[in-house]
Amino acid sequence: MLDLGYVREHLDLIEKMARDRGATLNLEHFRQLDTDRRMVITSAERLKAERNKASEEIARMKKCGEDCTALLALMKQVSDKIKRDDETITVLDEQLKQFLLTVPNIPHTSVPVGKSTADNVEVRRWGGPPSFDFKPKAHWELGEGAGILDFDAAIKIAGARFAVYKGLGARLERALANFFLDVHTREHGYTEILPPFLVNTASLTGVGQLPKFAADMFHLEGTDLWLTPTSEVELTSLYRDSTLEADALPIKVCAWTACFRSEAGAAGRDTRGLKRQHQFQKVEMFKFTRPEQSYDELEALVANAEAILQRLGLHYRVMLLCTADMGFASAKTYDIEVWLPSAGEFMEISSCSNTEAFQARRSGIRFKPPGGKKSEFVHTLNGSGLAVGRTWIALLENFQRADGSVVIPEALRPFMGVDVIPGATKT
RNA sequence: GGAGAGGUGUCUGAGCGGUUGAAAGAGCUCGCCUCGAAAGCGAGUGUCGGGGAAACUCGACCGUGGGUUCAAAUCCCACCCUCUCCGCCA
Repeated sequence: MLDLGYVREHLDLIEKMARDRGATLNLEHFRQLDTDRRMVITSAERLKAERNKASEEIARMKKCGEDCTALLALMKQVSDKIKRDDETITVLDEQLKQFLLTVPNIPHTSVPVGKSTADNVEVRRWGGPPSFDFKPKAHWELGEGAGILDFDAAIKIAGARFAVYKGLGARLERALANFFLDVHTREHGYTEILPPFLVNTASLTGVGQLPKFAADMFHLEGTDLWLTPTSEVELTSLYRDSTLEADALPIKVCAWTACFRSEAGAAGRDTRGLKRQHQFQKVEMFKFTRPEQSYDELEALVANAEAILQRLGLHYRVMLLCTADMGFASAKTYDIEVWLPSAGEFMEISSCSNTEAFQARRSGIRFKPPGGKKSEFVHTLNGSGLAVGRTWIALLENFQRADGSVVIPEALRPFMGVDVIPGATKT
Protein backbone atom coordinates (compact mmCIF):
# COMPACT_ATOMS: atom_id res chain seq x y z
CA MET A 1 0.00 0.00 0.00
CA LEU A 2 1.24 3.43 -0.86
CA ASP A 3 1.19 6.34 1.55
CA LEU A 4 -2.06 8.35 1.37
CA GLY A 5 -0.29 11.70 1.44
CA TYR A 6 2.13 10.54 -1.24
CA VAL A 7 -0.67 9.47 -3.55
CA ARG A 8 -2.49 12.75 -2.96
CA GLU A 9 0.56 14.76 -3.98
CA HIS A 10 1.78 12.59 -6.87
CA LEU A 11 -1.39 11.80 -8.78
CA ASP A 12 0.33 12.32 -12.14
CA LEU A 13 3.05 9.84 -11.20
CA ILE A 14 0.47 7.31 -10.03
CA GLU A 15 -1.38 7.66 -13.32
CA LYS A 16 1.78 7.01 -15.35
CA MET A 17 2.65 4.05 -13.14
CA ALA A 18 -0.77 2.49 -13.63
CA ARG A 19 -0.44 2.91 -17.38
CA ASP A 20 3.01 1.28 -17.39
CA ARG A 21 1.71 -1.64 -15.40
CA GLY A 22 -1.38 -2.05 -17.53
CA ALA A 23 -3.66 -1.37 -14.56
CA THR A 24 -6.67 0.93 -14.47
CA LEU A 25 -7.28 3.26 -11.56
CA ASN A 26 -10.13 5.70 -11.09
CA LEU A 27 -8.09 8.63 -9.83
CA GLU A 28 -10.98 11.09 -10.11
CA HIS A 29 -12.90 8.88 -7.67
CA PHE A 30 -9.91 9.01 -5.33
CA ARG A 31 -9.61 12.77 -5.55
CA GLN A 32 -13.29 13.18 -4.69
CA LEU A 33 -13.15 10.76 -1.75
CA ASP A 34 -10.05 12.42 -0.40
CA THR A 35 -11.40 15.96 -0.46
CA ASP A 36 -14.78 14.89 0.93
CA ARG A 37 -13.11 13.02 3.72
CA ARG A 38 -10.93 15.90 4.75
CA MET A 39 -13.86 18.28 4.68
CA VAL A 40 -15.94 16.14 7.03
CA ILE A 41 -12.96 15.53 9.32
CA THR A 42 -12.42 19.26 9.68
CA SER A 43 -16.07 19.76 10.51
CA ALA A 44 -16.20 16.92 13.02
CA GLU A 45 -13.02 17.98 14.75
CA ARG A 46 -14.18 21.54 15.18
CA LEU A 47 -17.29 20.19 16.91
CA LYS A 48 -15.25 17.85 19.06
CA ALA A 49 -13.03 20.67 20.21
CA GLU A 50 -16.17 22.55 21.18
CA ARG A 51 -17.51 19.53 23.03
CA ASN A 52 -14.26 19.04 24.95
CA LYS A 53 -14.31 22.65 26.07
CA ALA A 54 -17.95 22.38 27.13
CA SER A 55 -17.26 19.17 29.05
CA GLU A 56 -14.65 20.94 31.11
CA GLU A 57 -17.04 23.78 31.69
CA ILE A 58 -19.82 21.40 32.80
CA ALA A 59 -17.46 19.69 35.22
CA ARG A 60 -16.50 23.06 36.66
CA MET A 61 -20.11 24.25 36.96
CA LYS A 62 -21.22 21.05 38.68
CA LYS A 63 -18.41 21.38 41.16
CA CYS A 64 -19.55 24.91 41.97
CA GLY A 65 -23.18 23.86 42.10
CA GLU A 66 -24.19 26.05 39.19
CA ASP A 67 -27.05 25.20 36.86
CA CYS A 68 -25.87 23.76 33.52
CA THR A 69 -29.13 22.45 32.05
CA ALA A 70 -29.01 24.76 29.05
CA LEU A 71 -25.46 23.79 28.17
CA LEU A 72 -26.29 20.09 28.49
CA ALA A 73 -29.16 20.43 26.04
CA LEU A 74 -26.93 22.29 23.58
CA MET A 75 -24.19 19.69 23.81
CA LYS A 76 -26.70 16.93 23.21
CA GLN A 77 -27.29 18.44 19.77
CA VAL A 78 -23.60 18.88 19.12
CA SER A 79 -22.99 15.25 20.04
CA ASP A 80 -25.63 14.07 17.61
CA LYS A 81 -24.00 16.06 14.83
CA ILE A 82 -20.58 14.61 15.73
CA LYS A 83 -22.03 11.13 15.56
CA ARG A 84 -23.37 11.71 12.07
CA ASP A 85 -20.04 13.17 10.91
CA ASP A 86 -18.10 10.27 12.39
CA GLU A 87 -20.31 7.81 10.57
CA THR A 88 -19.66 9.61 7.30
CA ILE A 89 -15.92 9.57 7.98
CA THR A 90 -16.00 5.83 8.66
CA VAL A 91 -17.64 5.22 5.30
CA LEU A 92 -15.21 7.48 3.43
CA ASP A 93 -12.20 5.98 5.25
CA GLU A 94 -13.26 2.51 4.23
CA GLN A 95 -13.74 3.51 0.59
CA LEU A 96 -10.39 5.25 0.54
CA LYS A 97 -8.68 2.27 2.09
CA GLN A 98 -10.28 -0.09 -0.42
CA PHE A 99 -8.99 2.11 -3.18
CA LEU A 100 -5.46 2.27 -1.81
CA LEU A 101 -5.37 -1.50 -1.34
CA THR A 102 -5.87 -1.93 -5.06
CA VAL A 103 -3.10 0.45 -6.10
CA PRO A 104 0.04 -1.48 -7.10
CA ASN A 105 3.53 -0.48 -6.04
CA ILE A 106 5.49 2.10 -8.04
CA PRO A 107 8.26 0.48 -10.13
CA HIS A 108 11.84 1.51 -9.44
CA THR A 109 13.37 3.83 -12.06
CA SER A 110 15.67 1.02 -13.25
CA VAL A 111 12.70 -1.13 -14.27
CA PRO A 112 12.07 -1.23 -18.04
CA VAL A 113 8.65 -0.07 -19.20
CA GLY A 114 6.97 -2.83 -21.17
CA LYS A 115 3.72 -4.41 -22.27
CA SER A 116 4.35 -8.13 -21.80
CA THR A 117 6.91 -10.79 -20.89
CA ALA A 118 8.53 -10.09 -24.26
CA ASP A 119 9.78 -6.80 -22.84
CA ASN A 120 11.63 -8.37 -19.94
CA VAL A 121 15.38 -7.83 -20.14
CA GLU A 122 17.93 -10.62 -19.89
CA VAL A 123 20.61 -9.50 -17.43
CA ARG A 124 23.02 -12.44 -17.55
CA ARG A 125 23.31 -16.12 -18.29
CA TRP A 126 25.30 -18.84 -16.55
CA GLY A 127 26.54 -22.18 -17.90
CA GLY A 128 25.19 -23.74 -21.06
CA PRO A 129 22.55 -26.27 -22.09
CA PRO A 130 23.60 -29.91 -21.84
CA SER A 131 23.92 -31.78 -25.13
CA PHE A 132 22.30 -35.14 -25.65
CA ASP A 133 22.92 -37.77 -28.30
CA PHE A 134 19.32 -38.88 -27.82
CA LYS A 135 16.02 -37.06 -27.55
CA PRO A 136 15.72 -35.83 -23.96
CA LYS A 137 12.56 -36.89 -22.17
CA ALA A 138 10.20 -34.71 -20.18
CA HIS A 139 10.44 -35.05 -16.41
CA TRP A 140 7.07 -36.80 -16.09
CA GLU A 141 8.20 -39.50 -18.49
CA LEU A 142 11.47 -39.89 -16.60
CA GLY A 143 9.78 -39.81 -13.20
CA GLU A 144 7.04 -42.29 -13.99
CA GLY A 145 9.52 -44.46 -15.89
CA ALA A 146 11.83 -44.63 -12.91
CA GLY A 147 8.89 -45.28 -10.58
CA ILE A 148 9.58 -42.20 -8.46
CA LEU A 149 6.54 -40.19 -9.50
CA ASP A 150 2.90 -41.34 -9.45
CA PHE A 151 0.16 -39.07 -10.77
CA ASP A 152 -2.51 -41.79 -10.81
CA ALA A 153 -2.19 -42.27 -7.07
CA ALA A 154 -2.34 -38.51 -6.52
CA ILE A 155 -5.62 -38.35 -8.42
CA LYS A 156 -7.16 -40.93 -6.10
CA ILE A 157 -5.89 -39.17 -3.01
CA ALA A 158 -6.72 -35.59 -3.92
CA GLY A 159 -7.37 -34.98 -7.61
CA ALA A 160 -5.75 -33.25 -10.53
CA ARG A 161 -2.72 -31.02 -10.09
CA PHE A 162 -1.32 -33.03 -7.22
CA ALA A 163 1.60 -35.46 -7.23
CA VAL A 164 2.86 -38.43 -5.26
CA TYR A 165 6.63 -38.82 -5.00
CA LYS A 166 7.99 -42.27 -4.26
CA GLY A 167 11.30 -43.77 -3.16
CA LEU A 168 14.26 -41.81 -4.48
CA GLY A 169 11.85 -39.24 -5.92
CA ALA A 170 10.61 -38.37 -2.45
CA ARG A 171 14.15 -38.44 -1.13
CA LEU A 172 15.30 -36.08 -3.88
CA GLU A 173 12.66 -33.56 -2.92
CA ARG A 174 13.78 -33.76 0.71
CA ALA A 175 17.47 -33.63 -0.22
CA LEU A 176 16.97 -30.49 -2.27
CA ALA A 177 15.16 -28.71 0.54
CA ASN A 178 17.91 -29.67 3.01
CA PHE A 179 20.63 -28.59 0.61
CA PHE A 180 19.02 -25.19 0.05
CA LEU A 181 18.50 -24.56 3.75
CA ASP A 182 22.03 -25.62 4.65
CA VAL A 183 23.60 -23.28 2.11
CA HIS A 184 21.46 -20.31 3.09
CA THR A 185 21.80 -20.75 6.84
CA ARG A 186 25.45 -21.82 7.04
CA GLU A 187 26.95 -19.77 4.22
CA HIS A 188 24.59 -16.93 3.35
CA GLY A 189 23.74 -15.85 6.88
CA TYR A 190 19.98 -16.49 6.96
CA THR A 191 18.15 -17.63 10.08
CA GLU A 192 15.94 -20.64 9.49
CA ILE A 193 12.25 -20.26 10.34
CA LEU A 194 9.61 -22.99 10.40
CA PRO A 195 6.29 -21.13 10.35
CA PRO A 196 2.64 -22.24 10.32
CA PHE A 197 1.38 -23.26 6.87
CA LEU A 198 -2.03 -21.75 7.59
CA VAL A 199 -2.31 -17.98 7.66
CA ASN A 200 -5.02 -15.50 8.59
CA THR A 201 -6.60 -12.70 6.59
CA ALA A 202 -4.55 -9.98 8.28
CA SER A 203 -1.28 -11.65 7.27
CA LEU A 204 -2.42 -12.04 3.67
CA THR A 205 -3.59 -8.44 3.49
CA GLY A 206 -0.23 -7.28 4.82
CA VAL A 207 1.70 -8.73 1.89
CA GLY A 208 -0.85 -7.68 -0.71
CA GLN A 209 -2.37 -11.11 -1.51
CA LEU A 210 -5.73 -9.91 -0.27
CA PRO A 211 -8.07 -8.44 -1.19
CA LYS A 212 -7.10 -8.82 -4.87
CA PHE A 213 -6.06 -12.47 -5.15
CA ALA A 214 -8.53 -14.38 -3.00
CA ALA A 215 -9.47 -16.62 -5.94
CA ASP A 216 -5.91 -17.94 -6.23
CA MET A 217 -5.87 -19.38 -2.74
CA PHE A 218 -7.51 -22.14 -0.71
CA HIS A 219 -9.72 -20.89 2.09
CA LEU A 220 -10.77 -23.07 5.02
CA GLU A 221 -14.51 -22.88 5.28
CA GLY A 222 -15.93 -21.36 8.45
CA THR A 223 -12.57 -20.00 9.59
CA ASP A 224 -10.30 -17.03 9.06
CA LEU A 225 -7.57 -19.35 7.84
CA TRP A 226 -6.12 -19.92 4.38
CA LEU A 227 -3.51 -22.36 3.09
CA THR A 228 -0.39 -20.30 2.58
CA PRO A 229 0.38 -19.50 -1.08
CA THR A 230 4.00 -18.62 -0.24
CA SER A 231 5.99 -18.30 2.98
CA GLU A 232 6.55 -14.68 2.02
CA VAL A 233 3.25 -14.26 3.88
CA GLU A 234 4.47 -15.87 7.10
CA LEU A 235 7.91 -14.26 6.97
CA THR A 236 6.52 -10.76 6.45
CA SER A 237 4.13 -11.30 9.34
CA LEU A 238 6.94 -12.36 11.67
CA TYR A 239 7.27 -8.71 12.60
CA ARG A 240 3.83 -7.39 11.72
CA ASP A 241 2.90 -4.30 13.77
CA SER A 242 6.27 -3.93 15.42
CA THR A 243 9.27 -1.64 15.50
CA LEU A 244 12.70 -3.15 14.88
CA GLU A 245 16.06 -2.00 16.19
CA ALA A 246 17.97 -0.12 13.48
CA ASP A 247 21.27 -1.88 14.14
CA ALA A 248 19.58 -5.28 13.89
CA LEU A 249 18.94 -4.60 10.18
CA PRO A 250 19.18 -6.18 7.75
CA ILE A 251 17.36 -9.18 9.23
CA LYS A 252 17.72 -12.20 6.94
CA VAL A 253 15.45 -15.21 7.36
CA CYS A 254 14.64 -18.25 5.26
CA ALA A 255 11.99 -20.92 5.49
CA TRP A 256 11.05 -24.21 3.93
CA THR A 257 7.28 -24.60 3.60
CA ALA A 258 4.63 -26.21 1.53
CA CYS A 259 2.76 -23.69 -0.62
CA PHE A 260 -0.80 -24.01 -1.91
CA ARG A 261 -2.34 -22.32 -4.91
CA SER A 262 -5.69 -22.91 -6.47
CA GLU A 263 -4.42 -21.76 -9.89
CA ALA A 264 -7.94 -20.60 -10.58
CA GLY A 265 -7.05 -18.88 -13.82
CA ALA A 266 -4.69 -21.52 -15.13
CA ALA A 267 -7.03 -24.20 -16.44
CA GLY A 268 -5.38 -25.98 -19.32
CA ARG A 269 -1.94 -24.48 -18.75
CA ASP A 270 0.99 -26.76 -17.95
CA THR A 271 -1.37 -29.57 -17.08
CA ARG A 272 1.25 -32.23 -17.59
CA GLY A 273 3.91 -32.81 -15.02
CA LEU A 274 4.93 -31.01 -11.89
CA LYS A 275 5.32 -27.49 -13.12
CA ARG A 276 2.02 -26.09 -11.93
CA GLN A 277 0.62 -27.89 -8.88
CA HIS A 278 -1.90 -27.06 -6.15
CA GLN A 279 0.76 -27.97 -3.60
CA PHE A 280 4.50 -27.49 -3.87
CA GLN A 281 7.46 -26.89 -1.63
CA LYS A 282 9.63 -23.84 -1.61
CA VAL A 283 12.57 -22.47 0.32
CA GLU A 284 12.05 -18.75 0.64
CA MET A 285 14.63 -16.10 1.47
CA PHE A 286 13.42 -12.90 3.08
CA LYS A 287 15.01 -9.66 4.29
CA PHE A 288 13.99 -6.69 6.39
CA THR A 289 16.32 -3.80 5.51
CA ARG A 290 16.83 -0.10 5.92
CA PRO A 291 15.64 1.87 2.88
CA GLU A 292 19.09 2.94 1.72
CA GLN A 293 20.43 -0.61 1.65
CA SER A 294 17.51 -2.44 0.05
CA TYR A 295 18.70 -2.39 -3.58
CA ASP A 296 22.16 -3.68 -2.67
CA GLU A 297 20.46 -6.39 -0.65
CA LEU A 298 18.29 -7.28 -3.65
CA GLU A 299 21.39 -7.95 -5.76
CA ALA A 300 22.80 -10.08 -2.93
CA LEU A 301 19.52 -11.97 -2.68
CA VAL A 302 19.57 -12.85 -6.37
CA ALA A 303 23.20 -13.95 -6.03
CA ASN A 304 22.19 -16.25 -3.14
CA ALA A 305 19.60 -17.96 -5.34
CA GLU A 306 22.03 -18.20 -8.26
CA ALA A 307 24.63 -19.83 -6.02
CA ILE A 308 22.32 -22.81 -5.58
CA LEU A 309 21.90 -23.34 -9.31
CA GLN A 310 25.63 -22.97 -9.89
CA ARG A 311 26.42 -25.64 -7.31
CA LEU A 312 23.94 -27.94 -8.96
CA GLY A 313 25.45 -27.12 -12.36
CA LEU A 314 22.15 -26.03 -13.89
CA HIS A 315 22.14 -23.62 -16.82
CA TYR A 316 20.07 -20.50 -16.12
CA ARG A 317 19.48 -16.88 -17.02
CA VAL A 318 18.49 -13.86 -14.93
CA MET A 319 15.66 -11.68 -16.23
CA LEU A 320 14.77 -8.16 -15.11
CA LEU A 321 10.99 -7.98 -15.30
CA CYS A 322 9.36 -5.08 -17.10
CA THR A 323 6.56 -2.96 -15.60
CA ALA A 324 3.80 -5.13 -17.07
CA ASP A 325 5.11 -8.45 -15.74
CA MET A 326 5.92 -7.49 -12.15
CA GLY A 327 3.92 -8.58 -9.14
CA PHE A 328 1.44 -6.23 -7.51
CA ALA A 329 3.59 -5.41 -4.46
CA SER A 330 6.97 -5.29 -6.15
CA ALA A 331 9.05 -2.25 -7.06
CA LYS A 332 11.68 -4.34 -8.86
CA THR A 333 11.80 -8.04 -9.65
CA TYR A 334 14.42 -10.40 -11.06
CA ASP A 335 13.28 -13.81 -12.23
CA ILE A 336 15.76 -16.64 -12.48
CA GLU A 337 14.91 -19.11 -15.20
CA VAL A 338 16.43 -22.57 -15.49
CA TRP A 339 16.98 -24.46 -18.73
CA LEU A 340 14.52 -27.23 -19.57
CA PRO A 341 15.89 -29.58 -22.27
CA SER A 342 12.63 -31.35 -23.12
CA ALA A 343 10.89 -28.09 -23.92
CA GLY A 344 14.01 -26.36 -25.24
CA GLU A 345 13.23 -23.29 -23.19
CA PHE A 346 13.75 -21.62 -19.84
CA MET A 347 11.41 -22.06 -16.87
CA GLU A 348 11.00 -19.69 -13.91
CA ILE A 349 12.55 -21.20 -10.80
CA SER A 350 12.97 -18.15 -8.59
CA SER A 351 11.51 -14.68 -8.32
CA CYS A 352 13.35 -12.07 -6.26
CA SER A 353 11.66 -8.77 -5.43
CA ASN A 354 12.18 -5.58 -3.52
CA THR A 355 8.79 -4.33 -2.36
CA GLU A 356 10.39 -1.30 -0.68
CA ALA A 357 7.97 -0.03 2.01
CA PHE A 358 4.84 -1.35 0.25
CA GLN A 359 4.38 -4.44 2.42
CA ALA A 360 5.95 -2.84 5.48
CA ARG A 361 3.35 -0.07 5.39
CA ARG A 362 0.47 -2.53 5.07
CA SER A 363 1.99 -4.74 7.76
CA GLY A 364 3.12 -2.00 10.12
CA ILE A 365 6.82 -2.93 10.24
CA ARG A 366 8.98 0.02 11.28
CA PHE A 367 12.45 0.68 12.55
CA LYS A 368 13.78 3.41 14.80
CA PRO A 369 16.64 5.33 13.15
CA PRO A 370 19.51 6.18 15.50
CA GLY A 371 19.49 9.62 17.14
CA GLY A 372 15.91 9.37 18.39
CA LYS A 373 14.42 10.30 15.03
CA LYS A 374 10.90 9.43 13.92
CA SER A 375 10.41 5.75 13.12
CA GLU A 376 10.29 4.78 9.44
CA PHE A 377 9.03 1.78 7.51
CA VAL A 378 11.58 -0.89 6.68
CA HIS A 379 12.00 -2.25 3.17
CA THR A 380 11.15 -5.91 2.65
CA LEU A 381 12.62 -8.24 0.05
CA ASN A 382 11.69 -11.77 -0.88
CA GLY A 383 13.01 -14.40 -3.21
CA SER A 384 12.70 -18.11 -3.81
CA GLY A 385 15.84 -19.95 -2.98
CA LEU A 386 14.58 -22.07 -4.70
CA ALA A 387 11.27 -23.60 -5.72
CA VAL A 388 11.93 -27.22 -4.74
CA GLY A 389 9.54 -28.95 -7.14
CA ARG A 390 10.79 -27.03 -10.13
CA THR A 391 14.41 -27.75 -9.21
CA TRP A 392 13.41 -31.42 -9.09
CA ILE A 393 12.13 -31.04 -12.65
CA ALA A 394 15.29 -29.31 -13.86
CA LEU A 395 17.53 -31.88 -12.25
CA LEU A 396 15.79 -34.84 -13.87
CA GLU A 397 15.70 -33.29 -17.29
CA ASN A 398 19.22 -31.85 -17.36
CA PHE A 399 21.02 -34.86 -15.90
CA GLN A 400 19.13 -37.66 -17.60
CA ARG A 401 20.90 -40.40 -19.52
CA ALA A 402 19.74 -42.43 -22.49
CA ASP A 403 18.58 -45.33 -20.29
CA GLY A 404 16.27 -43.07 -18.31
CA SER A 405 18.54 -42.87 -15.29
CA VAL A 406 19.48 -39.55 -13.71
CA VAL A 407 22.91 -38.56 -12.40
CA ILE A 408 22.84 -36.74 -9.06
CA PRO A 409 25.09 -33.67 -9.03
CA GLU A 410 28.10 -33.82 -6.71
CA ALA A 411 26.79 -31.16 -4.33
CA LEU A 412 23.62 -33.12 -3.66
CA ARG A 413 25.11 -36.58 -3.11
CA PRO A 414 25.72 -36.17 0.64
CA PHE A 415 21.99 -35.47 0.97
CA MET A 416 20.90 -38.27 -1.40
CA GLY A 417 23.24 -41.05 -0.40
CA VAL A 418 23.29 -42.28 -3.99
CA ASP A 419 25.01 -41.07 -7.18
CA VAL A 420 22.33 -42.09 -9.63
CA ILE A 421 18.59 -42.56 -9.77
CA PRO A 422 18.18 -45.73 -11.85
CA GLY A 423 15.90 -45.71 -14.87
CA ALA A 424 13.13 -48.23 -15.51
CA THR A 425 13.93 -51.50 -13.76
CA LYS A 426 11.20 -53.42 -15.56
CA THR A 427 12.35 -55.51 -18.54
C1' G B 1 -14.80 -28.58 24.13
C1' G B 2 -15.66 -27.17 29.93
C1' A B 3 -14.13 -23.74 34.26
C1' G B 4 -11.47 -19.48 35.80
C1' A B 5 -8.04 -15.06 35.27
C1' G B 6 -6.52 -11.20 32.27
C1' G B 7 -5.70 -7.77 27.92
C1' U B 8 -3.31 0.09 29.47
C1' G B 9 2.56 3.58 26.28
C1' U B 10 9.36 0.30 24.46
C1' C B 11 8.72 -2.76 29.17
C1' U B 12 6.83 -3.38 34.39
C1' G B 13 2.62 -1.38 36.44
C1' A B 14 -1.42 2.48 38.63
C1' G B 15 -5.95 4.35 37.24
C1' C B 16 -13.72 7.16 42.65
C1' G B 17 -17.40 8.63 34.73
C1' G B 18 -15.20 14.89 34.33
C1' U B 19 -7.35 19.09 33.17
C1' U B 20 -5.71 11.13 32.54
C1' G B 21 -2.17 11.04 26.58
C1' A B 22 -2.72 8.62 30.74
C1' A B 23 0.60 8.19 38.01
C1' A B 24 5.10 5.63 39.39
C1' G B 25 9.36 2.87 38.08
C1' A B 26 12.59 0.83 34.30
C1' G B 27 14.61 1.58 29.54
C1' C B 28 16.16 4.99 25.80
C1' U B 29 18.02 10.08 23.92
C1' C B 30 20.43 14.73 25.10
C1' G B 31 23.05 17.72 28.75
C1' C B 32 25.94 18.31 33.51
C1' C B 33 29.63 15.75 36.35
C1' U B 34 34.29 12.40 35.03
C1' C B 35 40.78 11.33 32.24
C1' G B 36 36.90 7.75 30.81
C1' A B 37 32.89 4.84 32.74
C1' A B 38 29.37 3.78 36.61
C1' A B 39 26.54 6.22 40.16
C1' G B 40 24.20 10.93 40.76
C1' C B 41 21.65 15.37 38.89
C1' G B 42 18.66 18.04 34.97
C1' A B 43 15.68 17.90 30.41
C1' G B 44 13.24 15.03 26.91
C1' U B 45 11.07 10.44 25.20
C1' G B 46 4.06 7.03 21.43
C1' U B 47 1.26 6.43 16.90
C1' C B 48 -2.15 8.11 13.30
C1' G B 49 -4.97 11.99 11.17
C1' G B 50 -6.90 17.42 10.11
C1' G B 51 -5.23 22.64 9.57
C1' G B 52 -0.64 25.59 8.86
C1' A B 53 5.16 27.91 4.96
C1' A B 54 6.68 27.17 9.88
C1' A B 55 6.62 27.69 15.08
C1' C B 56 2.50 25.42 16.32
C1' U B 57 -2.42 23.91 16.90
C1' C B 58 -6.73 20.73 16.91
C1' G B 59 -8.63 15.71 16.95
C1' A B 60 -8.43 10.35 17.60
C1' C B 61 -6.22 6.12 19.90
C1' C B 62 -5.82 2.33 26.95
C1' G B 63 -7.47 -5.89 22.71
C1' U B 64 -11.59 -5.11 18.50
C1' G B 65 -16.53 -3.49 17.37
C1' G B 66 -21.10 -1.56 19.17
C1' G B 67 -24.13 0.85 23.21
C1' U B 68 -25.31 4.29 27.57
C1' U B 69 -23.88 9.62 28.74
C1' C B 70 -23.24 16.59 27.92
C1' A B 71 -18.62 13.56 28.98
C1' A B 72 -16.01 6.67 28.91
C1' A B 73 -9.37 3.62 29.89
C1' U B 74 -13.25 3.83 33.75
C1' C B 75 -20.45 1.50 33.08
C1' C B 76 -23.24 -2.23 29.55
C1' C B 77 -23.21 -5.90 25.27
C1' A B 78 -20.79 -8.87 21.54
C1' C B 79 -16.41 -10.69 19.57
C1' C B 80 -10.97 -11.69 19.43
C1' C B 81 -6.54 -12.97 21.88
C1' U B 82 -3.33 -14.61 26.02
C1' C B 83 -2.58 -17.41 30.56
C1' U B 84 -4.01 -21.40 34.33
C1' C B 85 -6.76 -25.94 35.40
C1' C B 86 -9.82 -30.11 33.34
C1' G B 87 -11.11 -33.15 29.00
C1' C B 88 -9.47 -34.95 24.13
C1' C B 89 -5.32 -35.79 21.03
C1' A B 90 -0.04 -36.59 17.10
